[in-house]
Amino acid sequence: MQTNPPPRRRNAAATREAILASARRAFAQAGYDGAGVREIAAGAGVTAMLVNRYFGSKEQLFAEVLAATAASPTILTRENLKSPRLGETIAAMLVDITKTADTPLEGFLIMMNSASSKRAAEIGREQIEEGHQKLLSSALSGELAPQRAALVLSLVAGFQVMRQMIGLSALAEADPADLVKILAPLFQQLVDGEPGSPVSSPD
Amino acid sequence: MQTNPPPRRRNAAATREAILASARRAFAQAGYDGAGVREIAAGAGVTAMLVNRYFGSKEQLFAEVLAATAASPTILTRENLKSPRLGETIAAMLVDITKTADTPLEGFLIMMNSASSKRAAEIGREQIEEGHQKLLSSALSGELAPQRAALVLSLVAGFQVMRQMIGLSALAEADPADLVKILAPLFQQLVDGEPGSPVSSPD
DNA sequence: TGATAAAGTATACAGTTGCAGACATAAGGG
DNA sequence: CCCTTATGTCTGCAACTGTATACTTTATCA
Repeated sequence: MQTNPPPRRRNAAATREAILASARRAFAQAGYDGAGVREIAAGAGVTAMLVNRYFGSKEQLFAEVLAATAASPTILTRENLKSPRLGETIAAMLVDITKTADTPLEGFLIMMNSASSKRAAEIGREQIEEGHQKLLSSALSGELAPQRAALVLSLVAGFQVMRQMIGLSALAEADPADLVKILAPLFQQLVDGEPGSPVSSPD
Repeated sequence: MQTNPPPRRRNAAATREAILASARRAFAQAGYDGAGVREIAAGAGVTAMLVNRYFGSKEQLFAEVLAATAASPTILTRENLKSPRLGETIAAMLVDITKTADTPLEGFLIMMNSASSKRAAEIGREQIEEGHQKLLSSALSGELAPQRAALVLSLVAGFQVMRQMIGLSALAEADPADLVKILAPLFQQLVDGEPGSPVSSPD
């Protein structure tokens, strides 16, 4: 590890991390298009050119941010996947964690805010498919595991959007326990694949 | 009211409508920030200045688009709300309608794409709360009706985002019938409030 | 203590964006 | 018929974007 007790001398690694952190913040708040390179740089206390110098381009920076975010522990840890009450676990973490600032769910926020950008959506899709989607669907059993896994992610994303971004009062001001009570069976149903009482009658 | 059934070369009202329609298309596809005034104008066959001339500014145009979209029929018509199988109805319309261009869900797409813009999110929240949220939650019975209604909207939004914007292959390339099969019981459970087989054991 | 490469900055450029002012065109009334 | 006015366009501007080139500053090592 480098020695950097003083505010900040010249330290490439630390600067890189600072830019990465600033970028994550900015992307989470404004999305890919909304966050400017100069703004990101300012947040890290450097000039815009250093961003390109370290990451090549804004696009590559975005990819690295997503990759780093995906690498950090999320709701879907291997440990959690083994839980027999996975639905409740997901629901509880989703509802609870959402409130904190530096959250594993920041990646979802970034994605939601950046989804309008075609290129950013493409990058994010690969990250999600290689990360969460793959991990989760492989942990599920049943015929439509990929689809069910994708719907788990959809519900997580939608909840985040409505509660965090839109700020729907019914969610934002609700009792977390109530939300968990509603969400848990939903997730559980997706995870199990068989709700016990199918609605439509297949072939 | 003026009498001008034939498509006159110069027709203010028709031009205004054309701009509005083009704007709705553009906003649904690229979001508030992503859609340019020139692009919107071109879609209506006019120049950019006419947009500002008729609507004052891009922001006012956006507000009008949202207002008009909210006024148009959505999934949650009063007729649908009476269905005993509301869950399946919602799922079917969500999965099916998504593909079409001029969809009642266009409003949701606009919201999701524009949610990164603070002002746009604020406008959208009011629209949702005054429109869908209110309508749906009043049609539901049970203790946590507003929350359950909000979660219906969340799932709709998340599905839209993941399938349309992110383009998650598990959803985008899935058999629509399969998606409906999974989604229907989810929505039904939210609508009913009681899944029949509760997962967690409350007090 | 210098030399040298790394770390960071300044300037600039080509491309947008939303929007304003001056100009052109066509419709309708006297 | 011309003249007024609504309807629409052309040009341009100031601010912004991402990023390439050239420059300056600092750390490190002989």
